Amino acid sequence: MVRRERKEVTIADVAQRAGVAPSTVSRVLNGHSGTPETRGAVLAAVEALGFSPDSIARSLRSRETRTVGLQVIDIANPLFAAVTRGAERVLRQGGYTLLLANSDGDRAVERHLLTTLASRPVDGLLLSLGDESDTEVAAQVGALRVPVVLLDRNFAVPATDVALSDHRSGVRDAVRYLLDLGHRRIGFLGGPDTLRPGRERRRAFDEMMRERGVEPDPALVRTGSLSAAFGVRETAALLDLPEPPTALLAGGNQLGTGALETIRRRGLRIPDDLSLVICDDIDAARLNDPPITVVARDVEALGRAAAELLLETMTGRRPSGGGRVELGTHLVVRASCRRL
Amino acid sequence: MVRRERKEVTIADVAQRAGVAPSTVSRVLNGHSGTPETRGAVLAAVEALGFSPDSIARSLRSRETRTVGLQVIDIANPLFAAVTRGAERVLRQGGYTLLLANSDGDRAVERHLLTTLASRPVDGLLLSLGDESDTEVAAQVGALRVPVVLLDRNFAVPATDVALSDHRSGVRDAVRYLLDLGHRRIGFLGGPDTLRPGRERRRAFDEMMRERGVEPDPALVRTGSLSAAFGVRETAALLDLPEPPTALLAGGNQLGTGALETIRRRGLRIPDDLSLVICDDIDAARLNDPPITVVARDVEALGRAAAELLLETMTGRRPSGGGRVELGTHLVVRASCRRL
DNA sequence: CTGTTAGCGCGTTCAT
DNA sequence: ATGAACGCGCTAACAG
Repeated sequence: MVRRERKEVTIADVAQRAGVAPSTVSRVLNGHSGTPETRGAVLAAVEALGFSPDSIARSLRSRETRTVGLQVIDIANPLFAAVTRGAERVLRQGGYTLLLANSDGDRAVERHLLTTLASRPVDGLLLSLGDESDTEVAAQVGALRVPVVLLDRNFAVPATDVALSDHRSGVRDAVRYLLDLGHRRIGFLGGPDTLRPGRERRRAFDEMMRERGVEPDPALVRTGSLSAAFGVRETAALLDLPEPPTALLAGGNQLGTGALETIRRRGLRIPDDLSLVICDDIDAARLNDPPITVVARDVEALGRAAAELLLETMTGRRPSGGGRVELGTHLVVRASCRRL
Repeated sequence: MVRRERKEVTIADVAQRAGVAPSTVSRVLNGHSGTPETRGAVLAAVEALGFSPDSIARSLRSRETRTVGLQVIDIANPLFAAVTRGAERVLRQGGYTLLLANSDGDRAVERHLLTTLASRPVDGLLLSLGDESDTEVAAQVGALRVPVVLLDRNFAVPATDVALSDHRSGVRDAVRYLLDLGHRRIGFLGGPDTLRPGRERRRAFDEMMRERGVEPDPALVRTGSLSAAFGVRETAALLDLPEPPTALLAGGNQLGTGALETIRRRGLRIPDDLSLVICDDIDAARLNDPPITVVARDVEALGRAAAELLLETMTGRRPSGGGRVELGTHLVVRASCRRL
């Protein structure tokens, strides 16, 4: 272990140099005190010595760390990367630092994480856990002593705030759009039912199909994972069906890249051989030839909104719990769907 | 501010319940002590009371935070996201938590960041700063009291370790490949000269051209920014030249997406109208139709390597400074370049 | 091996 | 408005 030497310059040194008591230095630095004279002396000493308060010692007394934990399933997923970027910015501007934890969707990691984070190093938490059906994790979240904001999750935990995407409206628009183009055999790729985005998209898909009098064919609905590998495999399976779909809705960006990969590999053309819509506007969709129609949302704004929600409760402007933001999704029509 | 209540259960409570002294509890928990009897009593009390040590208090004494700061220019850039993912994993497995800071390439933010981080909340730092020519930032880095690993940067700071990519070999291969296909007018899009990746790629480009007796046309070399917007604009400018390039090498993934965007917008075909090579293997390149030839590298491994370097010095296995890893880059030939 | 004592550096009482 | 004393929770040093 690195054994670092003692703090080079402490508040006591500043006090001595300024000819005042340590407590006075503390007060000046925290703005509780005012005589211009002593202020000047203290600040001069601070400057001369290059003093900067020890954040650990400060935290021990104040019981605040000015740190917020953010847990995501995979920071390399552009979705989470954008959320992180938005949250980090707002938190930094609010004087907080971000502690990042990547769970890889591993429950054991998430449990360990929550245990660690409960031992005080953070003032608040932004969570987008990997499995809403994990009751143990839910219990841990419920037992946390710090404010929590759930990111697009719907856990059975009462006192948390939530920042959500309104997946349903965008997916409904997408399905309606495909139906209007004459598609009836529409394939659906979705994440696990234990995660809100997957449930909402799936539900919106079923709803809109039925509203138009089209009963979704169970053989065309493939859910269970958000991975690109799942997208690759299930798209291939769908295409191998005796009656393959004429259109495909990928309910997740990695499912979308997986679908694209299979489509490429088989030499199929979009939209002639298959129409495609992807949820979340990623580079690979926008820059595709032809550009892919997507269900877009401002993911970075979601991160910002979540961070703002958390800041409000951490700074006492609002009690924790019950807070809720929901950001819209909308269909961006490009050129990946053909009229039947 | 949130004023959190005092710690619910402390080491003293455990000591009392176990009938031992607080220091004994501490020793048991840190493995310094051993009588099976006392161990059992202490652990039972810990279990019964649900005690978990306060990390802040522990840090104040031990002068370790078990936290590492990672600064990147933009976490939403898939490159940095992958580095982060790799680093986080290794650090977590090593018992460290990651503090993430996004600088947006803003020097003021970076300076502020280094000041904050110097006030002790981290045991080590992983930095990929935005401008190697910023002497003030360099001075700050040099003054840090914790071990530092530079990520693909070459600062004039002696005692730091570095984790680098060998951009040159990959770019040389790419240029040689284009020359072998008969291209002579090769455009080059590059980042700023104040960042190692930009310098190395540019240098490799010039070198290989000259080795083959082709003097690079200054009009075809556009460097200065790594942004997609710069890629969009400069690609357009290159195409508007009286004698436009027959091939384009984009020295950065965002420059590559920018180039793709302009190519799409103008309705040009790859590789018939323009051959293209992109540095870094992103989804948009791999999934493009036709798939784009890239200079690939394992960015996640770079993050892992940097984290391992840092762990070595933080745990005292190696003195800080002089450590260096360099990971390879290689050309992945796909279908975006035509023979002239 | 264990208990006692003494801080780590800061903020916050309580006096003055 | 300022100084003195104390304590946040834990671990290292010193005895025994």
